[in-house]
Amino acid sequence: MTNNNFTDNENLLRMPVAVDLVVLTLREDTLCALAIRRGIKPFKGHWALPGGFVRPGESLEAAAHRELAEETGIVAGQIGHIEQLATFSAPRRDPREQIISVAYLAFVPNLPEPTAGGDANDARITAIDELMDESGKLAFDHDEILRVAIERTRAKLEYTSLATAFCNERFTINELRRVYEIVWGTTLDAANFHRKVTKTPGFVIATAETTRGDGSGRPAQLYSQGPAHMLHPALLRGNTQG
Amino acid sequence: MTNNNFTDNENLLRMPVAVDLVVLTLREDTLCALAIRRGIKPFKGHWALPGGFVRPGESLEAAAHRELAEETGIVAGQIGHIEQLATFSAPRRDPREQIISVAYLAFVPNLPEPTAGGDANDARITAIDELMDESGKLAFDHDEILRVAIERTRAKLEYTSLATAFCNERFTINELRRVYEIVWGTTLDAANFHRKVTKTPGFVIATAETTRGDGSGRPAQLYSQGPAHMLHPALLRGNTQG
DNA sequence: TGAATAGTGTCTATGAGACAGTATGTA
DNA sequence: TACATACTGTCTCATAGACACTATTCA
Repeated sequence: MTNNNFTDNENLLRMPVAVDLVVLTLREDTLCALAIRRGIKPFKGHWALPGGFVRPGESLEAAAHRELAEETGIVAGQIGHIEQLATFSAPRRDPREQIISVAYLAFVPNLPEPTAGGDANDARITAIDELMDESGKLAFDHDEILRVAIERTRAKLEYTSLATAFCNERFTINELRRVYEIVWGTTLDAANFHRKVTKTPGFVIATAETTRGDGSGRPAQLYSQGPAHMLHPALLRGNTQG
Repeated sequence: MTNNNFTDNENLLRMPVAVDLVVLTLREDTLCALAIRRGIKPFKGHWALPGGFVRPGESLEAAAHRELAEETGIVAGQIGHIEQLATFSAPRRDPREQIISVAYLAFVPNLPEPTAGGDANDARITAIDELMDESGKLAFDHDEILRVAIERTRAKLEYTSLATAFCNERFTINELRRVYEIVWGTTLDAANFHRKVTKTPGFVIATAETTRGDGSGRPAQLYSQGPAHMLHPALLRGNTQG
């Protein structure tokens, strides 16, 4: 199937196709991203987003999952949500040749310390504030990819139910509120948030369970993710403030 | 710069990189997309989205603009807005070999009848209802690309000021309202819409001009696009109904 | 009992939607 | 004047935000 109709066109540019992953999780009240230390050139020894090249016959989604498993040990079942973010292919973004990179954005609850593998010497969960505090900290144009990812994440929490992708299967309303507060960097009124979330159709479903009274305070109702993907009405930033 | 670090890796897949364009415009109260009739194999003679292959050293954006000009005669100055939509690269989306296609979404006001060129035998502005009424009408996976484009367009009108990208430089509030009505397929209350748009900071700017009294009715104030990109508050679908 | 966290009630301000009414042009 | 389209006023209802209050646990 390769090299049949195109062989007469010597001008046709073929590029290696990479997938890069922004894997976000919450850890100790901080929004964190998964970063690997590159074990191969170029940018060997630098921090970068996990990722790698697409193989023949492989879909982009499959490549994203494979690279994530290879470089960090995270498998599909641990991923709360994954979506295509954007595609980057500036002619000089890679010093070797023009490479097209399709970035994916994933949310993972309770990410365990990753185990490096593949082309990665090390894999760490790092606060995004630290990764973004100066440009050039990440290899290639991964600073830019991370920036776009955070922007998308903040926007999507407003009008989708994706905040639940950062939570375990069972979660309390206050845990869900912490997701919003951490991602947006705001504080929200707990009372109004509670009412809004439980009244938005399909957002969360109350289960029969509550948390164990763990030392002090009233046990909290446990909820699971509802069927809604889009929220009506949306949970807008700048509202529900405390 | 080509074939230096990679020549030792025989397994590295290189793909031709295409850009495909969904160019939307309003014509006779209908949302329309630009389609070309393919002049080359595969799918020769079929309708498709305009697009083509990225050339060496060319950015995706540059390739999008070049293909649009080559195949339809539309130049950058006529484009109201353009953004990256999504990337498609299913292994069998092209019968020749695996090709990665980065789709772009553009809004154009008052699109003139396009002039076919390049690899296109014909270029037409066609109602999206007609293009989407049966699957398989468009070549490759262009049905799917168009579907994603329309979905994105409808969503973006809600929370961005992009509706103005379908209008001329000077427009009336009622012309802007027609954009929403046509794209969403709804009717909106003219009075409430007027108030909402003019009160949303940065959406539109009143000019000193009005329309000429063209036969009947009070002349309308002319507005130009404001500096805002995101709307606060948003113009939600299902509201402002008449 | 008090401390702590979960959850409800309720007041106020704002904005959406319905629709009546006013303004300004042409014939 | 009649008519058509542009625009404003105003009423009602829903929701956001503030914050006081009640509920349920543990020590």
